[in-house]
Amino acid sequence: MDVRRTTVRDMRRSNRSALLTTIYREGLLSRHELGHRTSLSAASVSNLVSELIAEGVVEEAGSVDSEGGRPRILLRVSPAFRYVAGAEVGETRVRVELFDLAMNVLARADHQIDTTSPTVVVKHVLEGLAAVIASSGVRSELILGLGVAVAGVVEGNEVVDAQTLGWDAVPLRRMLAEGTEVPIQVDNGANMLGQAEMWFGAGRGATDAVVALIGSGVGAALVADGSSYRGTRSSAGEWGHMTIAYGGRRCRCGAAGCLEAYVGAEAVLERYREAGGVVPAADEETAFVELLDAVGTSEVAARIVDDTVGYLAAGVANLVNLVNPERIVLGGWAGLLLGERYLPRLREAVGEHALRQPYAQVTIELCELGRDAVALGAATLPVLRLLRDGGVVPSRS
Amino acid sequence: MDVRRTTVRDMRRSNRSALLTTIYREGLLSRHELGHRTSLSAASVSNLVSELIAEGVVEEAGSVDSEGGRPRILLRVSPAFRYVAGAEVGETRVRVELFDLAMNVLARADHQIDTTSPTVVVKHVLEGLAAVIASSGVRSELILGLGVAVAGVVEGNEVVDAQTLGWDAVPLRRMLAEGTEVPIQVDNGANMLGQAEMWFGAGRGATDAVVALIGSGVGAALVADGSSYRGTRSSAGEWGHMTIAYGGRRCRCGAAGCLEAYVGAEAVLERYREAGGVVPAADEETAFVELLDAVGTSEVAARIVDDTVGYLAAGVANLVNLVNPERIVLGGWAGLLLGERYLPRLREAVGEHALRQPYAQVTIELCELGRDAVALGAATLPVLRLLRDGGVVPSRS
DNA sequence: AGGTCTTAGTTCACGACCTGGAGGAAGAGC
DNA sequence: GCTCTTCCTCCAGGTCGTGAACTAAGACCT
Repeated sequence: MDVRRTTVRDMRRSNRSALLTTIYREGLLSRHELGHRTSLSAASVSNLVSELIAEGVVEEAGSVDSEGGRPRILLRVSPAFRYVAGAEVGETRVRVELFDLAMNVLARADHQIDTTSPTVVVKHVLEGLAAVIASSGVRSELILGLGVAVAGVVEGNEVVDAQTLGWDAVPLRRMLAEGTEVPIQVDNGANMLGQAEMWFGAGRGATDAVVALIGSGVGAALVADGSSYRGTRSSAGEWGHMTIAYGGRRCRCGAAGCLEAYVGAEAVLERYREAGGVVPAADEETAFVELLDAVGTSEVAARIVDDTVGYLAAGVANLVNLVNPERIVLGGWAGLLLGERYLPRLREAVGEHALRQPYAQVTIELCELGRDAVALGAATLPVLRLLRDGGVVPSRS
Repeated sequence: MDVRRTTVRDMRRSNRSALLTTIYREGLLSRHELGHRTSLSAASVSNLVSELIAEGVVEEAGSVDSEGGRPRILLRVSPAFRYVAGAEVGETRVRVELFDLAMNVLARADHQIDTTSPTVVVKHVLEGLAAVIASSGVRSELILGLGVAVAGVVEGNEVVDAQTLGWDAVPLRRMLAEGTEVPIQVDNGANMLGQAEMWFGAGRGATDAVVALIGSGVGAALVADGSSYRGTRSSAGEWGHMTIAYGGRRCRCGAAGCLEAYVGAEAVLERYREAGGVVPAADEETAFVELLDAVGTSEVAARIVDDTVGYLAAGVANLVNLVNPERIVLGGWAGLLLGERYLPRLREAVGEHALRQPYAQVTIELCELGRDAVALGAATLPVLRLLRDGGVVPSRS
């Protein structure tokens, strides 16, 4: 329940934000159309836009003839007004990317790591940031912020608990902030990939959606009413450890019957092995592809994959029933491999588990951006803040 | 993403709303404290409050000595400013209640029904409304609205699909509106009971919560960021048909392994019967109590109840993992019966299924209001609208 | 009784804001 | 060159919240 005052200045900020967000999301628009979209008066649009142009946030970008009248001047967010950086912290790699506001990649720095100790990760993120700044030639004062995506639970933009990295209450934001002037925002990796899909991928235009990610493990990003839902202490979206087979297979989280214990790539391969299938000694991804390729020839492989689609369908149906989204976007490397081959069957199977009504209202799609979009998603964090603040950049002094 | 303009008048409405909501929820407050709570300036509070008092929405209610200064005048929402009605449409009963704004019951009308045909239900709701108006002596122009709770999926405050009532796309709001001048709002029964618990029961003060209801069937009301979450087409919260035992018991929804097929009272009794237990031929509720009472003496009963708590724990844990609420409120008649006896064990079992982090952040409580609170919850709909509109009552002409 | 202190609430000038309407700018068509 | 259409800007007018000064009302002390 919103119990906060509104002052006459909040009003302007809110209108600047509405204007800027509309320009950012819809691309080239004239002042006239903006008035329509935001239901602001033409006078206010003009007033606000000239302010935004004077500050350099927005720029004019050509004009379009209108049938027999003064041509409309198109507006867009100035791509080079500021820049944003995104980092992806994985188990084996730290990647940092620099974008302009149109989300064009200006520079990229990858670094393989063999230890995930927080201080080492921090060092590589900071080095990566310095590297992309150097190679792009962007002045660091022009960088709005660095969004960092970590595979773990992030509480209050700050403390990270990550089992896979072996992190427990790591104050990542603070540690990074000590090494740079660039403002840091930290968030969960699955959420960031979800964010990228929502803005630039298969989630575009949806306001209630779930991005379901299946890799070695299983996670999900929830989007409610157009913005990411995180729960009380931002650990919402733990889809992977939902019980779907009571008393079933033991999961690495300690519980039994978790979704992840059936459809996570690691678990699928284990089930295949237990059923007598031969899992090649290659890395997980190659092995998973071989399993899928073996479906035509091996009965065991066929059964395992079939079951996997079934379990996955139950897990997806649980999302459909509980959160009634308009769209479910399936991704993660294993999710994509499965989806490419079995999406129609999955859709059908979801229908068998979900209730008629919510099922009829949902569409199930595949991710469009691939897994390299994590840093892109992380970089949307500072952009989101800019849009929310109506293009006002906090001074950094 | 909020892309709407703000005008100088929205500002006033928004501040009136903040003020009114604070007074309503926190009870007796002075102007001074209100300024603090809403972070509005003393001048604005004074200004807005005198307006609200002049309109009759708010009234002064005595004063309190402050140590050595002018005594503070306490304010409250005027209980008799307007009135609200709530209706509960069940399978066997239609109940209508009339409340003042302090939610004191002024009148009640119950009517047993033996058919659930929409026209009959509409007739009884309208008759009930007329009856409570007549017996309370409240002028009908002073009734802000009638909230109607139905056991079914309500889309856009209008069309109801309800399996248990045999309704398919019934335009309930419109049908009711044709018979009365009182504005009608329709919503799902589980949501309304949840709403009542959130405002006046075990959910008070929580902003992210789930009210889990177990009766003959199973449902849940989701509350995110302080307001009820409904999904794209308002059928969110279908917790009962979440798959928790893949390939398990057939559910009446047609799918297999639904939570409801294990912990719904009907299903529990069925499982008891199948296990060789003797279910008395009494009504479901009596039978359920007898089953619980038999736990001490019958091994079969003990096993069934034990399993039920286990399945329920898995279902609750799924909520904990997925939505990361700060509170889970367990209710429904069967939920309460189970909870009264096994709440500690349930809490423990949830811990075995849920992830450590979200589990540590949630508290699991029992409903405080009992099942008669459905009409009360429904009556909060018009109150909510009043608070949202800052005490401005739409003219009805 | 009277003065002083403390806290609560009110009044008013001010600056910030959006809006409607008038007016200017820029092109098309004749 | 005139008119028409469309886009954009400027200005007067009205609304709003705020801070500072002010009034109200009681307690406490002498």
